[in-house]
Amino acid sequence: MPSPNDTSGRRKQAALNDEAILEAAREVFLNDPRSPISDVAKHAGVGISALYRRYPGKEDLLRKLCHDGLRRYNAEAEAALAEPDGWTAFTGFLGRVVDADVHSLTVHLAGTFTPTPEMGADAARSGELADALVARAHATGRLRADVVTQDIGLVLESCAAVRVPDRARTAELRRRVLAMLVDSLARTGGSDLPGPPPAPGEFAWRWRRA
Amino acid sequence: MPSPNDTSGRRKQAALNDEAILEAAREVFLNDPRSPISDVAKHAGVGISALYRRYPGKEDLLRKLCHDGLRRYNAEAEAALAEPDGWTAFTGFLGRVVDADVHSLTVHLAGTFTPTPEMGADAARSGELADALVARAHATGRLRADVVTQDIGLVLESCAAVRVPDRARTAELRRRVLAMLVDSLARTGGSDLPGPPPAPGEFAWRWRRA
DNA sequence: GTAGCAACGGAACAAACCATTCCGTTCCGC
DNA sequence: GCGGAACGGAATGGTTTGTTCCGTTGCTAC
Repeated sequence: MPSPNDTSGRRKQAALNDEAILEAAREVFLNDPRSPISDVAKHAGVGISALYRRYPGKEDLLRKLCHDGLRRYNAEAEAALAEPDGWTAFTGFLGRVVDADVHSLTVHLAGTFTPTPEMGADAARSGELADALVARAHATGRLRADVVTQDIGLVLESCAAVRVPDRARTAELRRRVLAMLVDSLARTGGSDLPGPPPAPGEFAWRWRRA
Repeated sequence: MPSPNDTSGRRKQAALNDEAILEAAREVFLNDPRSPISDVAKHAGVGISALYRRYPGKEDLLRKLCHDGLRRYNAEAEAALAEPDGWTAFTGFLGRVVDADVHSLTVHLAGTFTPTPEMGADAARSGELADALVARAHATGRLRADVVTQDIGLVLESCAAVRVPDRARTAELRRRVLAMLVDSLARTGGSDLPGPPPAPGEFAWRWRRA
């Protein structure tokens, strides 16, 4: 009589599938949120019913993916705020978020489902955390004066746009772009950045249902 | 007996529609290349038949849009090469290409149609022109040493990723990102950019038929 | 050892979507 | 005025895709 927390056999297999499905869903839906759900199943190497056993419908899967991304973002931000140096916290945060492709998860998928109130709360918290991160970076004096919190969105968006078929290579190229951007954010002496800076809520339109 | 080059009446209206349709197609397909063709008609304020009178099918419209973008890119590059100063040529080129949203046109649409041989030739020419632009920028000594031609693709991709509902505002925000990136490209003293630089042809996969 | 059921694969179904065609209408050009 | 270029938009037919259904498998519990 194996325990409920099996480490092999049928239960174990099911647990593996849980992860395989989420992994496949990330892969497929980040590439194109409008992909058929059958592609996810194929990618995960399971049948369609394995998917429907876990999620009531496509939208629920999308929503979970996105919400997970949002939570990850907040977790990274909180971890970064624990860092003593404000500049390291700021740049480290950006790097980890870019590596985890969290921005695609939250932004690319937005609008493909109706959000829950809880997601709204988490999104609001994201804003606060980002504000804190930027404020602390400014306090170190190493962050360009005319950079605002919303510039983070601009930076992450730019990095997430880089994409090649190979995942590891994508990460490398994104790091290259991020390095350029951070390099520029660190210039405290140069000329001002052009245009009105991005305003709070200026990217919120994405969350409107498609 | 009005001349063939009418400036009013039916002919004129048709000519206006020509432009309205192209304009609408850019707007709609850049937002999502998989949009139904009826959306383009709606955006242009014409019926569907006005579209099919001009293009044999959806793919032809997509192809024209993309090819026009490619030609515009080459035209801008050639114009820039006429500029005496290599650095101004380089940065001016980037700015104009970003403003015209040419990168989305060529890259975002790639893979939605089967390319013509002529497009292949134009694409090859793009590569040569970009090489020349980068070489001249390097010659001025103002371009960071470890920047390669393909970094242009990275930069344009990053800028094109920025998007808000309002077109003029989108342009402003893209300019802001471009300013950051160019700012970094101009740093001749700092630390090296990470990772192997993008290789020639590394972005060619996009052109594979979807 | 074996009955029972959790988990599954994938065919089947119905609804939605969409490129393209078709036809009746309008009104400019001659 | 008449012929036809240009058009609006409904109709069509094929494809795509979310979801359901059913038969099978092989652990699990006793």
